[in-house]
Amino acid sequence: MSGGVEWALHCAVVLTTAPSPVPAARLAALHDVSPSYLAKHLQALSRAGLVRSTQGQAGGYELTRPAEQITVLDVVDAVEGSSAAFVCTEIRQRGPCAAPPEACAAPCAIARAMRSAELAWERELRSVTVADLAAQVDDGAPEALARMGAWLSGDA
Amino acid sequence: MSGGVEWALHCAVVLTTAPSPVPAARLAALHDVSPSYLAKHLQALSRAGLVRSTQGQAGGYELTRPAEQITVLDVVDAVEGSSAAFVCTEIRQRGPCAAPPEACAAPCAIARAMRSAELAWERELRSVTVADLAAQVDDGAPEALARMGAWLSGDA
DNA sequence: GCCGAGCTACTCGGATAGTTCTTGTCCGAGTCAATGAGG
DNA sequence: CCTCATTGACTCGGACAAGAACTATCCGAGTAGCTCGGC
Repeated sequence: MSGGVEWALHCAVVLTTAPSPVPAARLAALHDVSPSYLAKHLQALSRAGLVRSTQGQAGGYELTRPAEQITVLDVVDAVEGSSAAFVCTEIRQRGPCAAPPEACAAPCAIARAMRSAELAWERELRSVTVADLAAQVDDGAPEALARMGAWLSGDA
Repeated sequence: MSGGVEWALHCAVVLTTAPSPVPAARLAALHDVSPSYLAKHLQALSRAGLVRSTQGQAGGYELTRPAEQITVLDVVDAVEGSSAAFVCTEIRQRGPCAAPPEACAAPCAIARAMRSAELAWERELRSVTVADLAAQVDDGAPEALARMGAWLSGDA
C-alpha cells in the first residue's frame, strides 16, 4: 500500500483543528516530510472532494465536510484509488479445460472469496471517521492536537 | 496485490483432485499461463510448506495436507508474504510538534484502525478453505473439476 | 479619509526524472524411472 | 527370471533482465491580499 495514505490521514486529522486554510508546505513542515510529494497526495484529496483548496495569500487546504462525515475509507480510496486489490482474470475460461462462457455469468468461487474479504476490510475502514481518530489522539495525549492546530495557524 | 495469487489459488484447487504429483509445466498448460513464472509462485507455496515437491520423472507438486486444512489466507500469505500492507512510520514523533517517545508505547490511532481492517480481511480469508472453493466450483459446474484432474493425470 | 488600479508574493496544479518492486525468463543442480547387461 | 549399474530425460530451484508503479521533484498558471496614487 502506498505510504502516502499515512500522510493523508494525519493531515486530515490535524486539519480538524485548523479554523483557516493551511498551506501544503506547512503541513509538510509539521510532519517533516517532503513538501512536494505531500502536495501530490493533497491534490488527490482535493480531486476526491474531501478538501477544498484556495489559492493566493492566506490560501491552503481545509476540510469540506465535518470530520464526522469523513471516513477513513474515503481518504484511503482518494489516495490509493478505489479499484479492488484483487482482480480476477478469468483464467477458468482459458486452456484445454476451459469453462464455457455461458457458465461464467457469476464470478468464480475464488473471486467471491477475495471480494468478500475486501468488503470486510472496507466495512471496517468505513466504520471509523476522522473525528474518531482525532478523539482517540486527544485521549492519548490531551492538548497535543490543540498545540498542532495552534502551530499550523500561527507561529513558526 | 500480486496477480500470482490467483494462479496459486487455482492450482491449489485443482491439486485437490490430482492423486499423483503434477509438474508445474502441466499446471501452466492447464491455465494457459507462463510456465516459468508459475513455477516461481509454486516455489513460494513449497517454501511455505503448503505443497511438497518431488523431482525426477513422474515428479511434481502435491498438497501436503488435506484441503480442509488449507485456508485461502495460507495461500495468499505464502505468495504475497505475510507482512502487513500498511506500515506506520511514526511520523507523530517527527517535526516541531513531535510527541515524546514515552507517549508512543501504544500504536497510534491511525495504525490501530488500519490494523483492525487488515485483521478483518485476514479473518475472512481464514474462514474459507481450499476444500470450500473446490466444493463451490463443483456446485457451479459439476464434473468440471474431475475433468481437470483427469487431464492433469493422463492424456494431453 | 475613501476608492481603485496595479503589483507583489504566495498558493495550487500538473508535467517531469529516479528508484524500488512486480513481472517474466532462463539455465544449472539434483533425482527418479526406465533400460540393458550380467549372473 | 532376477539383480543391479548405467544412462537418460525430466523435475525443481534459484539467478538473471524488462516493465510498471511508487517516490520524489520542479516550474508554470492563477489568485488573494497589500500598496500606492488619485479623488
